[in-house]
Amino acid sequence: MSMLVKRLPELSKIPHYYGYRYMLNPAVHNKIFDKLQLHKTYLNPGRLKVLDLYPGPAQHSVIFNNRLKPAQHVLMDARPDFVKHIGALISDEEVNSSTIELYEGDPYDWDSYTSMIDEHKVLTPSIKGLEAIHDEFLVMANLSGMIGEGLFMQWLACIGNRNWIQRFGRVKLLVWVQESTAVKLLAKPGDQLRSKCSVVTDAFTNTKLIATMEGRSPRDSKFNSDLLAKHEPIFFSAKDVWMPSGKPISLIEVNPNNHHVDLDNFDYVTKHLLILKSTPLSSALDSLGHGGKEYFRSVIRDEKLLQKCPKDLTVEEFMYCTKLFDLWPFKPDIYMDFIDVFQDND
Amino acid sequence: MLRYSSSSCRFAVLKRLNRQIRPVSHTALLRKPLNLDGTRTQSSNEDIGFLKSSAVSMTPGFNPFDNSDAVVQAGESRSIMNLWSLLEACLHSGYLDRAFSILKSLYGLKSHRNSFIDDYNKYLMKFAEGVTDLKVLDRKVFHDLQKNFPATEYNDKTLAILLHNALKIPTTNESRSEHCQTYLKMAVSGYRGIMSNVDILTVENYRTLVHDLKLVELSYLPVELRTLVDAADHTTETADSAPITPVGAGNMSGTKKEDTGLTLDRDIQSLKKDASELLAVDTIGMKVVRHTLLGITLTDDHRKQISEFNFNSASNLLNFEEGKENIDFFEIHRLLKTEDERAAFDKALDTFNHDRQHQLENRATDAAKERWKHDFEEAKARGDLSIQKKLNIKLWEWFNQMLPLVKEEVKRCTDIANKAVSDPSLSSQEKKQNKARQEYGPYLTLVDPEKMCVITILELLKLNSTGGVIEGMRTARAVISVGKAIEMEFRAELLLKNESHVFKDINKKSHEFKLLVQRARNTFRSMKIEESKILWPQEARAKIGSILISMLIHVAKVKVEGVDPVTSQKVEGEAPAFSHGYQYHNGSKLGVLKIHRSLVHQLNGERLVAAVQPQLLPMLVKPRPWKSWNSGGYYYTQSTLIRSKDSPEQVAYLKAVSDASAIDNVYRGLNVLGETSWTVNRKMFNIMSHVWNTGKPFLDIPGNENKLVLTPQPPRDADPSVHRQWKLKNKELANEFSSNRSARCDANYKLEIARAFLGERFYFPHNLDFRGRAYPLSPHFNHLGNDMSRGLMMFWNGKRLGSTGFKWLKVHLSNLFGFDKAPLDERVAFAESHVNDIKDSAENPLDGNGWWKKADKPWQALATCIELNEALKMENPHDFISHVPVHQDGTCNGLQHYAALGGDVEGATQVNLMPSDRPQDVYSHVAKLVVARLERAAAKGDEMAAILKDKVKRKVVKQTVMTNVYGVTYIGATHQIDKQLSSVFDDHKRSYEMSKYLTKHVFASVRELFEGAHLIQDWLGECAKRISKSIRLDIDEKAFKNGNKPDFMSSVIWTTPLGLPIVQPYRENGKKQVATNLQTVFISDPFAVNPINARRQKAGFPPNFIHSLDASHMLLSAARCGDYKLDFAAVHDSYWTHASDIDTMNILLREQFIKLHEVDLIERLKNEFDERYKNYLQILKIDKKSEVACKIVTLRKELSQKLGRQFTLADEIYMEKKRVQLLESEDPVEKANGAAMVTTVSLIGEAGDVGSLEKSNDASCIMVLAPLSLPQIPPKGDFDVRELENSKYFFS
DNA sequence: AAATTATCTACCGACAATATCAATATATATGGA
DNA sequence: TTTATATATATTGATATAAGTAATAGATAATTC
Repeated sequence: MSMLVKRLPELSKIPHYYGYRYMLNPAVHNKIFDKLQLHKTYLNPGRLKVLDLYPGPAQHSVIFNNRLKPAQHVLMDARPDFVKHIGALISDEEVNSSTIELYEGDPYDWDSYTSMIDEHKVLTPSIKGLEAIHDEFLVMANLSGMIGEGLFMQWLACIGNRNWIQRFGRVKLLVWVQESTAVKLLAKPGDQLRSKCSVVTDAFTNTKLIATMEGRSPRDSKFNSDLLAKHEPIFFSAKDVWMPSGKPISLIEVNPNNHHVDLDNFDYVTKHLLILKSTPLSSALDSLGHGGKEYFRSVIRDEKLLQKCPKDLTVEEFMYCTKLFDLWPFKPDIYMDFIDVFQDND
Repeated sequence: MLRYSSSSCRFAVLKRLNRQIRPVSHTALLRKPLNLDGTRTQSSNEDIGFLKSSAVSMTPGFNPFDNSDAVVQAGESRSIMNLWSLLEACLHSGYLDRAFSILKSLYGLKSHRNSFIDDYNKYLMKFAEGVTDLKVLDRKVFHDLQKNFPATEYNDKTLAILLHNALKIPTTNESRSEHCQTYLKMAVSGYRGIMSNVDILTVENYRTLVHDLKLVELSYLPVELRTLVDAADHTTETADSAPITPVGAGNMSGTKKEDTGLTLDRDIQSLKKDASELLAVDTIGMKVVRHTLLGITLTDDHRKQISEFNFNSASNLLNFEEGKENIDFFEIHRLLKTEDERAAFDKALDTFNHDRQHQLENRATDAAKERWKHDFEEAKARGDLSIQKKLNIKLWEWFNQMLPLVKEEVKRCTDIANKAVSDPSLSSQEKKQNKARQEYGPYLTLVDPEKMCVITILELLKLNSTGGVIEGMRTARAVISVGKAIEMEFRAELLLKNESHVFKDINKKSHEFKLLVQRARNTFRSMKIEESKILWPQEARAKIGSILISMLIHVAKVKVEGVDPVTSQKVEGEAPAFSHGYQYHNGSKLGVLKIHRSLVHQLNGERLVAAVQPQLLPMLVKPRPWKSWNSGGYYYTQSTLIRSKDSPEQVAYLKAVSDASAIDNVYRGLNVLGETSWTVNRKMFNIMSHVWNTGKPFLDIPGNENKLVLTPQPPRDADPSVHRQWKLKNKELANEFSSNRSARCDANYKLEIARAFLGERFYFPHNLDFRGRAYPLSPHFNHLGNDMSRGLMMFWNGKRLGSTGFKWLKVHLSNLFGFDKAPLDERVAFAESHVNDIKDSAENPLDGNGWWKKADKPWQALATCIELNEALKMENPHDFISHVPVHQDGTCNGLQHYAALGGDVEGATQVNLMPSDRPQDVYSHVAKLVVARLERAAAKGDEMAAILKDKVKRKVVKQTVMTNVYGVTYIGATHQIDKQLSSVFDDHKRSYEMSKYLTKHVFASVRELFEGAHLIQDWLGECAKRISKSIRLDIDEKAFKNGNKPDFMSSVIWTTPLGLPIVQPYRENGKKQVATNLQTVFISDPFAVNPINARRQKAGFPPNFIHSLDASHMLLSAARCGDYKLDFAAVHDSYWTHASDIDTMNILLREQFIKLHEVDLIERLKNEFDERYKNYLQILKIDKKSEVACKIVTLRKELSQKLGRQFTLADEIYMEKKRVQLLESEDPVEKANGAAMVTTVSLIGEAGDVGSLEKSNDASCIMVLAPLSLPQIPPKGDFDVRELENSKYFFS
């Protein structure tokens, strides 16, 4: 493992790559691994398959591989410099793992997964039911780059839809994201940053903050203090992170749950209500469609609920609104809810 | 502009500009032998506007923002406008106290002091209305001017106001006379000065002063009024008609004779009013417009006039076909036999149309309301109040429900404005609301609530499905549109009021006198309307717009159907017709106002193309001639000469040169364009309307698609890429649907407007874009429109073809077919070879073999076929009276100007500046050059070249060559070429590779061909870049807020040959959020002065400069054609006139092009820049180790020590400013001090050749300030522009 | 002071993000002299 | 009555929003460490 550190100066030659940052302290990785208690989920490592997306320097891959001893561990990356680096890394005898392999493909591209899984059958996860977290498949990813947030949001939608790799079951995700993204995702009702994605996260997953970067002055984290108390994340230093410059990052653990959500209506209702996140429902509901205010006022008996603001609502309350919305005879066409971009041809 | 010395005068500037800088080279001497003889020199020295105008805009005293202190002005010009509009609003709403306090604020703005008296006068006028005692008024004025505003002096208008009130307020005759005498004695510039205020004094006032009190001689009155005042006196005394010469005889003297022929009495056949004729052909859409347009013909007064004419002159020709359409004036006119008859007819039509125009611009909203009411009452009478109500009935109901709300709100606003003290018992929310009311209240109380309701409803319907919203509109657009419409209405009423004022208290005695007044009104309309320069702030517009809209949302309901998801039963209910919400686009929120689907369907079904802006239709009378920067065009709808994109800077320049009457040539040209009379080509209209009614797609008319059907959603667990495809597909469908819808809508507008103008004579008022190109003011239907619009219209006047006209008509047809690259006789031959096709097309346009549809411009081709066919049917085709405009287009006009500027001989040849037997086709030529290059490269073994060399056709390079003039970038051109090549290569990647490669060669070829032109293009770009990165000495400190680099504020400004000052408006957009009732909207404040957008300044300047030249050429040609009484129209670089006049026009336009380019425009531009931007600074990077650099570093250190802090760039600039001020001082001591001063800039100046020190890449640089210097003008080629006099194909 | 990241990509006519909250600026009130 | 401080309110600024980067890639300006 020491050679990994040796490799660092070499890595610094790789040009900045759209904001990606990687934790490169083995000790921290080990601490993280301990905290995750993965063996409780993956009782039979011999059947475990791991998909490692945007592994970059792949230090964590090696560590996790050594400790988890999965049956198969596929690293997917397409960035030439990292591909080269990983190629060298896995052939290095010091790494000493026969289970790590590289699949050259862009994790951003949906086709990369279909071709890897369905076409080339490089990785073939088993299909599991929805009653528990998938116990033979783990996905790790580093989405700390600037496209990362967008991609994660799409993955979240995939959890809802149960497509992409979530079609194999409730597959656990370990994802490095920018701190700001983690803050958004983990915002609770009443938080300033409570937004659609945090509602969705609540609805579809059980997500935990595993590790996060220390602020310049200790404990000035953007995270809510209750949240920190609850999740007790590992704090690490910015010095352990490469690239040295960039935005702070956090590691989250995403455990998809067995949800039963009316997806499209839920999406529409949350999206629209959270635009007026500090406006009482009694007014905010009017923005759902023609006559929204009148309808919802007639069906919501709970005056206290009507006085609440969208940002204070729990997932259950959003679900309740969704249900009412669905029952609304004059509800608007939710599939026409987009702007037709102005573009002239020729 | 800095005001360094008070003594500098325009003269000096003028001299500087006029000096010959570029030495006349030997070649130039050879090229222009005529320069040596007097005649030529004279012609090139003749100023067509530039010299005078540029001198005005560069006089040191002139500042685009009307004051000397640039730091204050940016803030003040904005607050002045806000205060003005608020003052105006308060005055009209009668909030005098508040108005007075605004007045005080205005007085507080020093920069505004000079024109403050005008504001005071406005206030005084209103104040006086409520005064019943002259003494009170006197005291008030005295007190105000002495105590409240001591720095202000009254002017003649103040006196006119006092005079007017002295005559109005009841008092004894002695006292009245005494007062009047006092005021008259106080005159600032004589009695005439006072008397010229026709917006204050009324005809009756004048009459009293002249005839009763005998204080003023008739000759002191404005000339237009004398007859009328005299007549007023006669009629009051005798009540009998004395023979009266018409007022405004100046422009009507030629037709006086007919006047007497048309005596105004007797035998007035009162024609039956028949409303149904208007509806007969009506598809319910456009009723509002149609009613507005056609309804006015119904008044008996109008019919009377027509019938009088009919009765006296041509009774057998006038034929009202009952129950059909409006009177076909065109047909009547066409069939008239003599010129005299025509003139008489024209005159009658003119009088009639003046009235209609007046109605058109003023009564639009009323007309709409009447329509709704009518439909409602009709339905009620029938007992038909079914659930699916007709649209108009709904609208009428909404209107009626909305009205009380609006009235209530207006009342609240008035209460608050009057009370001023807020009740402490109110809740905080109410307090907030009242506060808001204080802000928008004054604006909301200006226009009749009824009108506001109608406007709101119409605007919202009009905006249906705009802005990319599927069933609705963007809120921001909606609130501003409503606000703007209210403002427009207010302004129209204001203009109307002003106009009527002078005639206000006349006792209308006789018919003759009424007519006289009528005539006087008409002359007055074009004479003396003082346009307001006040604009409401966007914020105010948005606010009142949102208030009104939210009230409409509140009341407007529609019946809706839905399905209960539980019971699956059909449910009926009522829902708001409009709903406010949001949609996301790329993560940004967008406020939308949705229209309920049932209403959208109804709108589609009824094909209501709600209210075309009735104020902005083509005009029935000649537009008001342009006289100043904001006076011209429509009569009651304010329009400005230039559509400045919210750029107060250009307006300021424009005002200055306009006031100095330096741009009269621009006005002349524009007025010629406006005077061209048009009519709808009825045959074409009938064909198109037939096609339209089938609802099927035809040529560029899209078919009628009912509703948007989206594809069904894929299964939940389908791959994300499938979901993505689905979304994409839906967006595409929606896009297609809405672009189809808007295209159909657009065509509908065109047809409906054309229908309304069938048989009418109409005109297009024009104004200019910021570069001086002319555009018709009326949207939708104008000659700049697509082929369809163009095919729909033709000249009102017909002219006999003659032999050349016949020839040109054939050429025109050939051109429309795209067969325009052959010599003229071949084009004639082309037309002649298709005689049978022409006949078939003309006679069976839809059922025949449709030859015309194959044309490039099928509709116009068809119109031409019809004319040609008619002509051919005649015994002598030359006798045919032709109406179709024939076009002469410049071949690549931009390149023509470039070639003339750059003097490229080869380039000039290729764009037909050189005489030639055949027209040259520059695109083919470039293609040839490219192929040659490729062949050479292929010979050297370049594979790509070998593959490409036989694939390069004219079409491949055309777009790129064309857009090259507009500064297309390498990457942009690659895309264009890729579009062409993508059909050749199946692999995208490969085709892109090839395109990249080919683009390089195309660029190189174009550059080779137009070398001089490109050097100029580069030079222009470089100048623009440096200017937009230059620093004014009096730069705002705030510009330094982000670091040591200031925000750059100077835009590129130049003066066109005609004297029009152009200011490139490209600045960073300074939009801000503004809170309204519904949501906040994100809008730009037009008075904010934002930093320059250097990139756009640079990229835009070369094309803009060229466009300003072609605009000048067009306006000059227009004016010339006007001199020759040609009907002239133009689409930038395509000039139109009658077939028979083409030869004349061709001579004139060549003459004007030569005249334009005889002066070395580039050199003159450089002089202008040098002058305008002298003392501006630029930031340079120079070698650290150079001598100057060392000196500067030392100086900086010194100064830094003295100051005890970092010596900043701002300090350096300030210091240099001081130095320049001292240097330009009158005082010799100061001057010497200035000369002795050493600044970082002066050090650079001493160093001389700065260019050699410039270093950009190296680390061993320091940043220094240097005087702005522009690059040297590139050398010019040998082409002599006068060659084109004989170039047949220059325009063809 | 170098390197990463964002923007724009042919001109004009032309047509537009918004809600919320923290932080600052300004106005008003209060208090003390 | 006048000036200084505290509080209230207005204005300004920052940030999040949604969720394929439209099919394409290079130059240049802006920003950041």
